Amino acid sequence: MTNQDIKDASAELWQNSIPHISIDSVVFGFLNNQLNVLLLKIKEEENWILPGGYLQKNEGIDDAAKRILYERSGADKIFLNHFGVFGDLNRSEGYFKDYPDDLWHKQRFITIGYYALVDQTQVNPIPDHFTDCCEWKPVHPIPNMVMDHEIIIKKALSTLREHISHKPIGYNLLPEAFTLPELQGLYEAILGEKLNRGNFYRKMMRYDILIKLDEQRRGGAYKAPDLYKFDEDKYKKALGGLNW
Amino acid sequence: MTNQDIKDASAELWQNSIPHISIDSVVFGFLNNQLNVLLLKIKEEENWILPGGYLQKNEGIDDAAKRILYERSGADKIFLNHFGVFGDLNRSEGYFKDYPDDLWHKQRFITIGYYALVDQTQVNPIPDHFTDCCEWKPVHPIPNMVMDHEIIIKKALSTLREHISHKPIGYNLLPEAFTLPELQGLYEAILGEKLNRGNFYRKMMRYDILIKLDEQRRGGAYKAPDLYKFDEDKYKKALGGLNW
DNA sequence: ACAAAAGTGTTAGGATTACACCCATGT
DNA sequence: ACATGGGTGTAATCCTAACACTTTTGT
Repeated sequence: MTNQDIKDASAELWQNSIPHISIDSVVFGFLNNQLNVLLLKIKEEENWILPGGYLQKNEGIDDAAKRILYERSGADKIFLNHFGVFGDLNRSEGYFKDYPDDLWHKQRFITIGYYALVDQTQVNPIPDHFTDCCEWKPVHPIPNMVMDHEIIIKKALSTLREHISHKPIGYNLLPEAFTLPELQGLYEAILGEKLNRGNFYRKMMRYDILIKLDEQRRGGAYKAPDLYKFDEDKYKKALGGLNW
Repeated sequence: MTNQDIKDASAELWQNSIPHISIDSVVFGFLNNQLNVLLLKIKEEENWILPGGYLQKNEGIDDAAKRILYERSGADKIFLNHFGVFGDLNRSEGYFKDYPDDLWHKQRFITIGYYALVDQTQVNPIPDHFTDCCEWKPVHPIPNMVMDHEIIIKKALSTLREHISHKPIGYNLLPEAFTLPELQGLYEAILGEKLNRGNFYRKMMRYDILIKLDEQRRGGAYKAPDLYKFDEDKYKKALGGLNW
């Protein structure tokens, strides 16, 4: 990334985006029984940063959040929910300090936080030419983050935990077909505690949002677990007001 | 409000405030066993509007919400919580359409929603020279509102209901001293349903946040009810992460 | 054979709900 | 006296947690 690159980007952003507002997403994925977050690393910067972007002049904020995530991950079937706004003074100070004052990135930003749940197996992180890398990192422990991004992740996680305890979850976080032990592992990863298998089984059955498929997951050791998918209609109904 | 007035205000706002961002507050008050919202009416406009304002360049968003509310109501001991962001396109279109395009108010705004709980007996609504009147209106039914302000109120109320069901409430909404039937009336007004008196009594005692005073509320018919105040420390602890 | 998966039974505890009773007390 | 407020008792219900037992089934 050259000095000129960033100045070009700045000019384009002033042209098309709404100033002072940014959108940052905490994107949760789930793989190998572990809860992960999608993080970026800016070139020449040692700390991690949340994937984010700006609101275009002709765009609603939910749409912007979706677009940004799509650009970054290729995922378009996304559960996205707003969970907070972060607008303290000086939250973005210090970065770009060597650049001219009219640089887009040097503005004061109020950032709108979304958390997203995606099927990690379907997502290919896409770095752009400002970012060194774009990676799934485990949620525990949270790596060193830029600015207030660690606080943002924590708030996102606590919001997610609240949702999970009285709404179903899993759609968009799991592949189309999944097993009950996998779903339980997801709950355990989010809540950070072991759950009782029998009780979990009954809880899911009571939700009445699962459809058992005719196949099993072959190839593992021991007994092949049954595969399920979500009943979209019932799932949506159970979700109530939340987006998805 | 003359044409010149609004142009002057516009110039001053461009100078001191961050563009495109507004803050709207849904201010709940409680009086005569009824839940009310503080609403404004703009001159020459027939629908009601939420009290709101703009974020100054040197100000955090929570601070701005507090300042705006203080300017409008004189209240400074306020329970304030963020509950959402409203950033659809065209949400503020149509107003000020006869004014020049560089008018502050004609921008596209993303509004940050706060809900507030105040002691209505301590608040004197303060209209400014843009507003005809500033009044407490009952929450049911919500009067005709400008733009998406009805949606904002509904979201605020549902957030408040969620909070009330697992956090204590009442401080900032009731006078310093209050009776249990008054507190119960507040809960009933927010939740929109009658509660059982005996169970409510025990629930409050279990919270362990009330201090019984030595006086009673005199002057009513029949038996004088006991007066209570909140135990600030225990109340704060029970609130957990919420502001107040 | 083994270990995981599936399905079910049971029990204890906690919280909530609904009623009901008794006493106290201003007007 | 009377209607409200204060305080308590209790039974029914629901949900959750904890544990245990059985059966099924790929490797």
